[in-house]
Amino acid sequence: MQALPRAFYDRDTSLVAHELLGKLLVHRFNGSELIGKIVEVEAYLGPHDLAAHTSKGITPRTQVMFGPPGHVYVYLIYGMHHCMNVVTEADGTGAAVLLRALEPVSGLTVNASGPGRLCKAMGIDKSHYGHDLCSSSLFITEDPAAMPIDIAERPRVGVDYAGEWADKPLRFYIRGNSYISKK
DNA sequence: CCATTGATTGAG
DNA sequence: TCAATCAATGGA
Repeated sequence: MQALPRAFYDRDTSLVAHELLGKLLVHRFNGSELIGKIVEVEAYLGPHDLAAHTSKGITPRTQVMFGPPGHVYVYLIYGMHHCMNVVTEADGTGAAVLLRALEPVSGLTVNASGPGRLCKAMGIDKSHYGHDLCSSSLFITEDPAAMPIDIAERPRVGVDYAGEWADKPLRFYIRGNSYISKK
């Protein structure tokens, strides 16, 4: 099983978001292996995107999002849920893709539909902040059983405060998949 | 609809 | 230092 190369992430964020659909997220720890297929994502384009955390500029929390591509941006939302993002584009851009839902493939015992539940199911928490996906413990790989998929585009979720950016179709999911977090 | 929950942020 | 805010979920 081969992790995707850093060059995969060093491209246009919307393109990376599209191509992440259908890929496998793998987390190995404590001798176990958890695998889920990515079925829903959202793209956050950078400081000019008012819905992105980087729109306020670089802070201790968002600095990894401004760093080199292929790293993980994990944060706690509403005091109780972790959310996992993948940093995209060149060092300094401040863009990322939020992973919103997984289809269980191996080792997953609970529902992973929704960004908070996804992290809970995969055992992701703030200790993974800044983790390099070009590693052997937590990474994304091509699905060996990949099938052609139909991608749907919708406005992002929970970003009403972002003005015109709230309406942009930057949420992508595999049409017809029953594990997406919202209909 | 509503409560929960705490890191992060920006103000003072 | 402190209060307001939030890329969510689960339950009434």
